Amino acid sequence: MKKEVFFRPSVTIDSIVFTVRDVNVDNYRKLPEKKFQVLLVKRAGEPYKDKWSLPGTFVGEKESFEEAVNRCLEEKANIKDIYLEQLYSWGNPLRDPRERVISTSYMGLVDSNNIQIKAGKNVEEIEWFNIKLKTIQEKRTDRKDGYYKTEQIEIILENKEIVLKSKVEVVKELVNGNLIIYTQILQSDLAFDHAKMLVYAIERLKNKVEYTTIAFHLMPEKFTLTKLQQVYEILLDKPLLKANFRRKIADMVIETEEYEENAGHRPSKLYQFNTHFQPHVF
Amino acid sequence: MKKEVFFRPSVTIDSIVFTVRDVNVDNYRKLPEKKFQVLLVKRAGEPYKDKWSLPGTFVGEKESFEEAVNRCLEEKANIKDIYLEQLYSWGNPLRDPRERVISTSYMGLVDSNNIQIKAGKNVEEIEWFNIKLKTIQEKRTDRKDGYYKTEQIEIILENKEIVLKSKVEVVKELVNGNLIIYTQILQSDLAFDHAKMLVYAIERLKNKVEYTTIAFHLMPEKFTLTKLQQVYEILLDKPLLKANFRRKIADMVIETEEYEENAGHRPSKLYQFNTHFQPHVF
DNA sequence: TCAAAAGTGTTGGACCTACACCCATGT
DNA sequence: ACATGGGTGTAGGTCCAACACTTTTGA
Repeated sequence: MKKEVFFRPSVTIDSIVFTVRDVNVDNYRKLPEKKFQVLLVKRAGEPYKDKWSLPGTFVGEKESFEEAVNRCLEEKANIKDIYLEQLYSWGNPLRDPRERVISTSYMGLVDSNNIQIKAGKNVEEIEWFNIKLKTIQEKRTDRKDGYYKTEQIEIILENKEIVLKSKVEVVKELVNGNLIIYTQILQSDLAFDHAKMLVYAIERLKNKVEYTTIAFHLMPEKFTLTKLQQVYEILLDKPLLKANFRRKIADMVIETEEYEENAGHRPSKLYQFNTHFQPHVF
Repeated sequence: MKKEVFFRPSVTIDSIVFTVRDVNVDNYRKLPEKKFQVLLVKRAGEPYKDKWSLPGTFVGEKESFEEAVNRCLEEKANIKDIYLEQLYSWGNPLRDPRERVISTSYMGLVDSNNIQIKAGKNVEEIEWFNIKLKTIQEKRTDRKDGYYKTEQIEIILENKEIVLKSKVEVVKELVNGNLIIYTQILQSDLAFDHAKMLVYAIERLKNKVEYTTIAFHLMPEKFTLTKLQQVYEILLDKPLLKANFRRKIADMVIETEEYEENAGHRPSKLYQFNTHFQPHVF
């Protein structure tokens, strides 16, 4: 580390904010349908002007990453005080068309229904988009003491008539005992390499739901067990049996004395997160 | 994103390379003792001249993070082609005494005994240090709908007569449903914030051993099940029962026709990693 | 009355824990 | 012969999936 002049890139953060929200209710008896959504902004400036992208910003000179993410979300979306977790730093030299920019992505989770987003600084529009992920191709080639595996994933993001499609290829390679993973964007309606970031974040979230208590960050303070189950179901992408689910999460929640009323059926007890439950963090 | 002049920090990578290595054998019958170790270099230049630190380097202008880590390890330590995984990016504005430097840390894992390290560029010395972690204090304060938890961790790194001690405090805070984690160095014999990076890496590795196949990256191509068990035991920091361990990892390995000989006891079969086993990745 | 969801109980099987025991080797 | 590790079997308990069933509400 001599007193040389080293290369200095620009540094940004990008935030991938997820939520699970109620959509239309067709029947006074039925529970509202839930959708897994991500927050996108329509870019007001170059590059990628008028493209939808993850909310991001340059990191200020005296600002930590966390401060930059919080500022970004407040300035651009009017969101404050949400759960945030650093995910990954993207350092590919060619990821920004202008010049080299490295970006650290953060995942944010917000409680379903009481947040009001508002387009802010450098933002033309801001919206929640429904997320659909599909594996459209999987190939595996075995080699001597290893393998080469590719998986093509299609991401469809929808908000009313707006449909954004992206296709990403994840390559996992085992070369003399060492696993190498890299991702490639085949096609994307999103700005920059945001399709990659999104796929990474979704995989991580889905994965962590299984062995941590991260899903509670998507819930309001008090919630019914059925709503919690719906959140798990939408993230794990499979139906769960009620009795079994309740036994599984029994230690993670505490019942309150309150009930949810005015549904067309038996009122359900409201629960809270049990802060004494010892969760995994990673 | 206007055409403004944005702040540009220097960017580095730091590598935390772990291994589990055999140390002295006292008895021709007994298996060698294993030690969990990390690779450190003694800095040749300022700042922190003559301090031990994690091997790191500035990221070149046309270089990805992975390329920088590989170059760093080859230049400084003569290590090539090892398993690497990005862990975390450290962006605290004050983490480098000279000027703002952000650093992305990578964890590296190498097979126990057939690697030969060699001090290289900007390195005075290079050594494997035994790792001992101890939780020396744990406090929890409950608050309305949340808590405040601190954990003090002592890290002792040893190589012959050299003993490096560090003390780190991890704070976990639950504030209106959102978990915030931050770490603070109370005292450290290591350069920069490397004590933090090390604690983070150790926790992540220990955690991943439980639900992924990451430990196999610490093994040679062919190994005995007892040696694999020893690696698990040292990382999980608890003894395991042989019969149960073997049933647990049965699907992850394939037996070969080879045997380990010349021990003072019954020869053990050599196994390989089963590349068809579907592991978790995160 | 009844559709919808709330909430609980049961049963068989899979898996995990702890322990016991026998086998093969080099000196 | 024997210390040492290699290797396997089993009994008991826990956990989990699948299913069945009862309860409570608002219109």
